[in-house]
Amino acid sequence: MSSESKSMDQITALCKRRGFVFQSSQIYGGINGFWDYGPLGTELKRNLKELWWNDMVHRSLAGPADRDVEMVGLDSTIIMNPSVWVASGHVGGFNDPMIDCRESKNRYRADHLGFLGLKGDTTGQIFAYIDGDDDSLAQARKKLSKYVKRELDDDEIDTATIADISTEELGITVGPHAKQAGSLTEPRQFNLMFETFVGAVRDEDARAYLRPETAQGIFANFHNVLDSSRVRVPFGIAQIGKAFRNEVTPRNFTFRSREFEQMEIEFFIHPDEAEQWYAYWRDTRFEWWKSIGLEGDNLQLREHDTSELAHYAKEGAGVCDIEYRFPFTDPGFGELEGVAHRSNYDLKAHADHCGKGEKMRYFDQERNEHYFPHVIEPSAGADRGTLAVLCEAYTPDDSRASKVYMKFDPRLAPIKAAVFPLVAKDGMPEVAEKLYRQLRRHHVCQFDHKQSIGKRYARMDEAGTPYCFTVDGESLSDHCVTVRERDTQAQQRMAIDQVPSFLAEKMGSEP
RNA sequence: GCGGGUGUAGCUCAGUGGUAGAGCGUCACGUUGCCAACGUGAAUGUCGGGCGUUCGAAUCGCCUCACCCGCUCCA
Repeated sequence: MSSESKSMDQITALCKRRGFVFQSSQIYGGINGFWDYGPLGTELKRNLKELWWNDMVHRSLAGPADRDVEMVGLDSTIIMNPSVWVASGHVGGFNDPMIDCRESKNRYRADHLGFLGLKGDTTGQIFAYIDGDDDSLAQARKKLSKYVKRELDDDEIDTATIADISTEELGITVGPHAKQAGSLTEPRQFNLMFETFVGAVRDEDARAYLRPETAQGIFANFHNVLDSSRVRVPFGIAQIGKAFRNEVTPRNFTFRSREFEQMEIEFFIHPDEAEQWYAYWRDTRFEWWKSIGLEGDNLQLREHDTSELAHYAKEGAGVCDIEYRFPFTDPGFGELEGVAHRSNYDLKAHADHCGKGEKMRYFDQERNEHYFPHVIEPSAGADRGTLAVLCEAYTPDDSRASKVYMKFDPRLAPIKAAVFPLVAKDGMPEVAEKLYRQLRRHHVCQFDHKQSIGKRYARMDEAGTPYCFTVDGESLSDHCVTVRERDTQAQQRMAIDQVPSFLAEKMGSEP
């Protein structure tokens, strides 16, 4: 089904009603950019992350040239030595306060603005100009002269920088491209990193950051892993963990959240093999998303143009996004995962900043060569993946009681099976509960004997439970139950003792 | 950040200055023999929040928060 016929409002409502996703701190009015997972959503997201971990780290992946892909895991901290973020380029380059002009819609770096005013006058207008731009300065002087209605000598004019300008003064300031006073906003920090302070004393030395990506924890631990795990290039380090970005505009449900979870791999390679491994990971990751049920037109692979490449990937083998057509992006797409050749930018940056330099190079025994390995980075969003799965699974169906069902891949389904007595009497509950207890040892299951059978099926449809087993009056004598399949609503009778192996097979696991 | 819209029960919504409502869902009991059946009953509200106007505010004003849409932004 195309996403046009699915409404995000309806999906959001179901997420709340059935306990997939709640707004964070909802009883206090919520908080912009933060979302919680309820009981079903938690299971769903865990299943997604576990599939990723199993498929990428635990199970053997056949790499290029029929070599098994070597992969190990890592769990690094959210708060790291702030130097990490200096080295990575996250501090510094993106830390400049910006001022917007509401009138002219221009945006200025605050430290690039100069301010002119009549000496001694604290109530008149102030005129801003762009520092170093003579035209802009001349214009500001002209505007000031016009305002005081006479020509001014240099020593009658006060000049100031943003540091000297108070909020009140900004309120009477005319922007460089504006006519009216008061159109400039307060200087705003555009650094997307969350800050915190480590230790009880809140001084500048204690400043630290919540990581904006899990990747740097991997780079910072590259040598630890190398020295402790007998891995050799090419190999990968995988990590799942929270990351934090102070997004300017959180939007679209959980899609752009300020706190989110990443599933990242940094795959370390010799530079000569970059193209081969880039292509490998691009295709492997694309196929993985397909394998969990995002097949069809709603999933696409998009190679980036060179113009949109990040600073660390300008001259690499390539960057691509794996994108999903969400109802709120339709007909466009939203990014689920980026696969990037990050060159050796990060390893080199950390080697430089920690002071060890060339000594941090990797020694390749086979090639008898010292070098900084390049990386291919498949970086996926766990929350975005979960959201895509929710959107894809959402299937309106007027013919059934619930009017909608969640068509999850059985491996992702929060509840794998439900067991019902057809009627809560005549020994049926006892038989059903016994089966339930047996299935529960290996699968997340539910037992429900309340209300009508139709209502119970309907509830399981909305939870996306793929199979329901119903014990009826005959079950006591023929030792069979009816299995009801979520997607087709088809029913089939089978022996009770066949149920565990049936379910195990459907879940793709050993019984 | 800018502009527009919305906010009342778990969900969908009615309620334009005078007692806080409906449908669905939830729960209990009875009934029920395969798809939200039926009957009876029950619980559930900071009317997003604060301040104000008023004898009286879900309703009017101001501020604020959240969500949605369009711009902007997204290393």
